[in-house]
Amino acid sequence: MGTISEPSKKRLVLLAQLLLQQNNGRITSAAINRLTGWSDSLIRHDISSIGFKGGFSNGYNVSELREAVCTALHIGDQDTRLNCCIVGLGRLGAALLDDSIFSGTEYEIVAGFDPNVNRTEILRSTFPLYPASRLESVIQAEHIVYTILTVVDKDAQQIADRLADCGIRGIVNYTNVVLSLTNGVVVENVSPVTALKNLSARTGGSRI
Amino acid sequence: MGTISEPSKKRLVLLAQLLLQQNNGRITSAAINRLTGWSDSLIRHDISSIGFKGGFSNGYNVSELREAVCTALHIGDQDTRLNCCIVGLGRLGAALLDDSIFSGTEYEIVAGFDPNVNRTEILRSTFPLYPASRLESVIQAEHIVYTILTVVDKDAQQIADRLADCGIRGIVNYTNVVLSLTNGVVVENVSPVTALKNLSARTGGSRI
DNA sequence: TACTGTGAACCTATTCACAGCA
DNA sequence: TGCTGTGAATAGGTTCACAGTA
Repeated sequence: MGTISEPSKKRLVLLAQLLLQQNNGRITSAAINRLTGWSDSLIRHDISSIGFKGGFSNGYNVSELREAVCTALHIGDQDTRLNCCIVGLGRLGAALLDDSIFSGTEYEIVAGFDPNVNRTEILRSTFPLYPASRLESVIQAEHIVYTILTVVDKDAQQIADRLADCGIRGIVNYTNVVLSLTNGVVVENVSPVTALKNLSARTGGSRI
Repeated sequence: MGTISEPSKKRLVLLAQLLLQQNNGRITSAAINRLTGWSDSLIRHDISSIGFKGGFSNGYNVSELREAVCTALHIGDQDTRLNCCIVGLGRLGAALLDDSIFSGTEYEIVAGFDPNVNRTEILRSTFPLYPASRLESVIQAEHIVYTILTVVDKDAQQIADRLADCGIRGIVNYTNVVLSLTNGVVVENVSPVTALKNLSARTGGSRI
């Protein structure tokens, strides 16, 4: 089996989702290659790296493989609840309050925060909203592990510092700010502008 | 100089942003290391890979370096306009209509689309909204290069196929669907759920 | 002195090639 | 036969080490 490389982890997260989209009962590495562009040998290597050996000459059983991928990556386990919060309830943050986005996943938004008390009073959601001053106490009380960060750029680093201090494990960063983090907090940068810049860098600018 | 590796590109995109956040006039690779966690030698290597040689024994001139990084990656050039569109005007897509998100960047949202004609009629924005049937004609007429995809999951692949067919260069994918793409279209996957799963995979699940 | 710039060394990730198996 | 599983080979990325420089 061995260890799972970082690039493998990202591919396997997508593979788990891809398998969920499959209606066929079996799938081969060549078929996954056609759907993703990853080479067939790389796919087999990734699957081998999680110790799964259920493949036959007609490929893998889709749901069996998905199960194995999820177990190896610690994702998609319905019996696990991972409490999350949203910090920043502007237009983007408010859009994510729609918790149908997270339904069917192990992630549960259990709190929202905003430095602006008005917003936490006006907005409606299925979970409680708090002023940012209560960040530390609520995160500890609710055992929140991940934060979706949608504050305005100027507040981002300061909030991130407070999140790191109170033991958050990871941040999904929708701001443009490059966050400096301590305590092993991991970040996924998913701001629309950063994503567009990554596209530009990868495609060589796409000038017309 | 040589070629810029893919991981380097991602770091350099963030570095450009980080330099923008800096108020000091000069910065060393050791200081960047403290802010990002990337090793100082890796940072120097990245900078060397774009052919920049402006470093001295007190580090780099921040704005000079930023300029060089942007030029090498084809990002942040104010004289270039890269036309983009948003497809899917649900809660999340509508939140991105706020084009202050993109102000100060070279990306300009010039059109919004939704399969649901109602939404394109009700919503207000500074740029025109169209029914999805006009996707191909508007993308060609407006020279749109990138798409921000915020449709519901079930429509995502079908829309992506149409985008690839009409020559879009890249997609910022806010859906959970793993898109299959042709014509060299590149994708950045930034769905909140995928981002959270990446956090889980990297942190080993963060169970409490 | 305190840094950068850069080849060489090392380590990681991907592809190759083929034995093994239903 | 048509696939997987996997060690070996190759390619790619990161770190090391140190010469060069203001």
